[in-house]
Amino acid sequence: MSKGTYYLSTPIYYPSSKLHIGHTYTTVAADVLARIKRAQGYEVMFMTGTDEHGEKILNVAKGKGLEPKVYLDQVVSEIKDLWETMEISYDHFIRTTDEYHEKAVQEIFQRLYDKGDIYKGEYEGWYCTPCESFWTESQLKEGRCPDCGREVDKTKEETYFFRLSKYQDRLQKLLEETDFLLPRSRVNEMINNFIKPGLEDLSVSRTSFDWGIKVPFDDKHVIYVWIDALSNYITGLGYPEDKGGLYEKFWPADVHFVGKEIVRFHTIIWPAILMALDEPVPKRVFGHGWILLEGGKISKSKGNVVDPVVLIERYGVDALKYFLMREYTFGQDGLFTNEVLLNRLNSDLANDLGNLVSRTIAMIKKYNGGTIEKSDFVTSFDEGLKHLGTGTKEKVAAHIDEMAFSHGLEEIWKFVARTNKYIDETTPWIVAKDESRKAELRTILYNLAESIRIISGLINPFMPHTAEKIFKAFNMAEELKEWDATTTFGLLPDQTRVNDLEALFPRIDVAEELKYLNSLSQPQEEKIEFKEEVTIDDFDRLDLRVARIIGVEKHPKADRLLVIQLEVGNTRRQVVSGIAEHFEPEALIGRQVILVANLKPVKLRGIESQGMILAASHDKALKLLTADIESGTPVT
RNA sequence: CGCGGAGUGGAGCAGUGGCAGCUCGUCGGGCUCAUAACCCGGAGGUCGCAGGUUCGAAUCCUGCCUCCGCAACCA
Repeated sequence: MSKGTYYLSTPIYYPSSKLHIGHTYTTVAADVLARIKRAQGYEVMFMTGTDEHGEKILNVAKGKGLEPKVYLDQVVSEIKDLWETMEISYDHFIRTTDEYHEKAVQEIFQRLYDKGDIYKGEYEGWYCTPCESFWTESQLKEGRCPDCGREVDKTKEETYFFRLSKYQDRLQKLLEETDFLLPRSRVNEMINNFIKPGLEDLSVSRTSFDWGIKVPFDDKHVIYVWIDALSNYITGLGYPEDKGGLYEKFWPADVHFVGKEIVRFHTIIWPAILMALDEPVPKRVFGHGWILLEGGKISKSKGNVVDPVVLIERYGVDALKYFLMREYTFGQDGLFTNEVLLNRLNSDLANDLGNLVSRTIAMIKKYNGGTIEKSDFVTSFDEGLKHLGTGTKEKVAAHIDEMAFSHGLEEIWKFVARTNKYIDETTPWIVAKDESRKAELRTILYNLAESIRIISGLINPFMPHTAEKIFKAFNMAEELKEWDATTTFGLLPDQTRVNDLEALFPRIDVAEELKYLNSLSQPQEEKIEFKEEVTIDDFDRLDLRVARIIGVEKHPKADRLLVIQLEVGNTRRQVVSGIAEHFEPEALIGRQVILVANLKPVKLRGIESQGMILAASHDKALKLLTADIESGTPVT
């Protein structure tokens, strides 16, 4: 009895580096939703995949000395392994290098071209040679370079454009008048930043690299990421070839999950492409927040403690999933620290849930020979317990429909706490001492077992692995495991045998564990990959000189730049350097640094830079290379 | 005046017009079935600041302060 269909997706990830906890976050959320929708009787299509074209992939592969496809196959298989470990129940994994996708993208491009929504044009603009800057017509100031005020030259590059501007009004309506984009707070950002200033037609092809899908009628060009990647959501359903099949069934998508950094592409470019194709737009795009590490957003150099694989190895898949879904408000940013993680796991999983299951099973064995028995006795606490338990499913479902995963789990944990409390209220250890209260004892133990059965059904979409362990411990028949079975109290049959169960979530010694985790993140060294070999002649082309800093001021138009005056022997140089975050201007005066003296001068935010100062940086630290010797001395 | 987000008890957060809430921590008590866990109670907040709207504001409006992210930029 299908309630209809439900199509949801994660973004397709760009495999230029390892996946981190942020990717895991999106994917776990999508998985939870998929599982709940399936449990509710929907026919679900859950899609994820990888975005495999573009210059960066090409470079990364080259850097490793691999053909792009070889590199990609390797990374994709790692990603699939991770999803398998995490029991991510995707229905389809799309790769943009899949043949059917490439063909479909070409077909889409062709259709848009035939329709006139893609046209060949020139990336036309104005080039200021001294500034090495490219300006559009509208950026010019009185026909001159807005930075230096000099003459500019007209320049062109051939490209194909998509008529994004044509859909401006429809997009604005879509964003402002519907719940297409959630959370609502992100709508302003889109309207103010992109719609209001006016949409410009979008360049959708490139001639500067060739790792991509060729424009079908012009093989000098490859199709750029917009059309290639975004269209995965429909090509994965067989569009346009097999429009009558999965596409007909599942499109438009019920929700695309995306991180906030790619909201723009999904709520402006993607719907416009669909409008141009005369296809419906997705029902909803949800832009979730980021998990931030102490001191900023996720970065590779922060160490591998936030490598999901490490966390899974130590605490288990379900613990990680629970943490991600419980700790953070899905629409907003949240802070990750090891301590937050460990405390959450201990208090909710080990203390509340794990211990509840463990003490219940222990009592059933100790007081009733390992068997659950029904009895007619009713304690005065039963009603409250049953009422809360059987009402929880609806509350959870309502929160999940709002993508409030955290609140959903919170509801379940209210019932976990209620069940723990029931033990204190009914004091089975006292009742057990009195042979005449046998019926009462049976009722208490039965109700505890039954409450745990309901809990296991409710956590199943979030933590399938843990749910399964509990199912087994209570020898539950299939129909007792179902989502809908959580609204009925009293389904466990009389005389059910209970099996031993090892601790679901062993309590973690936080202090010890923190020490361990911190030790992991310290010596984390990335494998050094050296650049291509050069000859002594190549090196000789650089003119490195010792230079003395004689004046420093902040760049008036850029936060991170300093304008530095140097004395090189008896000449003077001005260099603009991106070190403003590391030094106070006064502190630099008098220092002797190494200057690349024959670097072609460029303008940076309007100020000429005649060279480059050498520095080494690691994480947040940055040190200048210095030499305590006469200024002007060549470095060899 | 580039754009956006945030500021709520010691910490982390929820809460968009109606008695200020959750988790952790802390203090006190209970219990001993259990993974030193569970249960009860207490302390702790001028909800960034100032003004306004309203019978009523953490919530709406205006201004300001602080922090963060994006963009720009990093030769």
